[in-house]
Amino acid sequence: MKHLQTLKLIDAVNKAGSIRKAAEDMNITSSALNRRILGFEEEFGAPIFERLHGGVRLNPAGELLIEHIRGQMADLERVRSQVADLSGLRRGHVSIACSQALQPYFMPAQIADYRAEHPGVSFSVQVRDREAAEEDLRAFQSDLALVFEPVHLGDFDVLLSVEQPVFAVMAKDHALVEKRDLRLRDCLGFPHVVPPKRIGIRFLLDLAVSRMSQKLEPIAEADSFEFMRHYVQHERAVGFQFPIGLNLAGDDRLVFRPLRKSDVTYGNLTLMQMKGRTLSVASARFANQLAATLNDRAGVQEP
Amino acid sequence: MKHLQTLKLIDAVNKAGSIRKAAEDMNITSSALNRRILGFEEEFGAPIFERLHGGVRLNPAGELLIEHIRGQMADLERVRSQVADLSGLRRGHVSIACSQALQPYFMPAQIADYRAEHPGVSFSVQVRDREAAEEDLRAFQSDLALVFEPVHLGDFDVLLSVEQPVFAVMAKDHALVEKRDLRLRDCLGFPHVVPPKRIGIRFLLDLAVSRMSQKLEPIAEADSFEFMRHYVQHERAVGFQFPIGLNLAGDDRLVFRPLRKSDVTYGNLTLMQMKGRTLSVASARFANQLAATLNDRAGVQEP
DNA sequence: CCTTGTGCTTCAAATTTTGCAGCGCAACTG
DNA sequence: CAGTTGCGCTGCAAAATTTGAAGCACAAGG
Repeated sequence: MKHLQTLKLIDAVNKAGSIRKAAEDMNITSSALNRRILGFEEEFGAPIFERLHGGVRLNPAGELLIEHIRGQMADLERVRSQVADLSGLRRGHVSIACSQALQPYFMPAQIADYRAEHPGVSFSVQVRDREAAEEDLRAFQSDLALVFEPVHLGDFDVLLSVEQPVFAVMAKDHALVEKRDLRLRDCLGFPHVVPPKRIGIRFLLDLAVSRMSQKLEPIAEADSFEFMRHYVQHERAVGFQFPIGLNLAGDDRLVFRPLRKSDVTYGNLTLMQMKGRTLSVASARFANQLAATLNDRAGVQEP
Repeated sequence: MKHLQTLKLIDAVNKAGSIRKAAEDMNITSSALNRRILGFEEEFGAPIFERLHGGVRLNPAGELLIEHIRGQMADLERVRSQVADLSGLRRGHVSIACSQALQPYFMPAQIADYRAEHPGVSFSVQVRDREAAEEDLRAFQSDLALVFEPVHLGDFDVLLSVEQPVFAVMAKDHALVEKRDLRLRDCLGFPHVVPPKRIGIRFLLDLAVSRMSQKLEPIAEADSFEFMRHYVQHERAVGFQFPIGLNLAGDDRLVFRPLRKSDVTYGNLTLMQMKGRTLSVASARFANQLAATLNDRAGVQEP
């Protein structure tokens, strides 16, 4: 809080017992701090520190003042706390519809982060494909939607959109693991598992093969990424997933390899809300957090 | 005081109702003021103004904040006053809201007495009915309030409360002058002048007549006791006033007679301050003086 | 007598704040 | 329905303020 800076500095000087020490504590120069003290004493109308050899000490006026300062800070905290309560930052509920890929790692971590700061806020997380998520927004059944490749962008406010490459998922001992630069064509040469058409990643795959001579010939079409991840360990098959749904840090049975952007267009992970709607404080904040995290990550994840 | 500048500006915006008007009042540009407000809201963590067509208004968070601001400024003043006191300067300012009845005799005498000892202290005296006086205390616009029959006692600290009988006021040659033991019923038989409902004495009169068969049928309802005192010299009417507002020692045109306590309840002249607030040295001393004087007088004035 | 640590000062550089002008918006007004 | 008014807000350059680096005088301790 800026307007309390001088008061905080006075407090620091009081605690440190000398201006130079306090200056170090507060990461400013002693000259700057000294001048702030002098300036304050001037406008206050009386000195508040006794200068003695080896440091300073509060004089009676300073004692009176420091008490005021502490009371003031405490009272401001009280006000902020009350405001936080009444603005619904602390209490509230966030309802979000999001892709399956976000369920294992991303959403749990995000929600835990948020709740660490605001334990009074509760969450509903709905797994929805892109079309269903939009329906949820329209019906006001979810405040937010975070999905890949949304369908009807026009009806919603896009809070953020980041690109995610499509990754091939395979067993650790798969033949393709050796390839540095993985092409879609290579994958399709092996048995592959893909999601149904309503899922964003399938949309991108369909788009990709439509530009190629080859065709998608899945040995299995499955709703569940979980199914896919386990299946590729049984048969030497290939699956597909966005990195946000993968534990890139390390998986002892699976290997993930990004596909070229020129082969398969990057997916757009998009955070949306109903057009023009004003979200609750908790939802808005959570949306901000998501946006910040995704923006930070965007650069890192690009292969 | 520099570190309070932003807070003062917020207060100004609140009072003016628009940023541009407030900017003019405070002699800065609206753009500068606007950015300070925005900056403050950001570091505060929540908006404090609602923006509406034609201006701004405090939102609930802002209301909370403005109360904090006022308390803070008042408290800083107190600290400065205490500091001035311990440095032997004995300067200061006392701001008091009080009933009209105290204006002609009581307050001037009290203030003159105080200033005889402490010539460095200045005064603001606000004429306020009982409700308005309490508003002043709440807004930290007055340090003290001295009024009859306060309304919301719970919100304030009562420093003193003394009873005052209601007196009838009439011309020296009025028929009622002869009566030793004056009843309210007698007065109501004559044309009478009463104050409006927000004034304490009217409250007592209304209470009294509600227990009687007779009714209050004032020929004039007037804000000003001055008006009443002069009017009763023109028509043979009766007015009402507390003794503290009368020159009991002698008036060559008017006569004052107390009404029975059983007819009209005594009024409570009450000295109050904002609950929990620590007053400046000057205000606290002046309050002490008032309390002492009123306590001394209490016995004397009872009829 | 020198070293150490203090508060304080000087002056240019860095940072912040301000004023000006103008934009877009909503509500009046003729 | 065009025109005006008053509002909050913003980009940008100028002005004002604050800062940092260096150094001074002073007092205490070895």
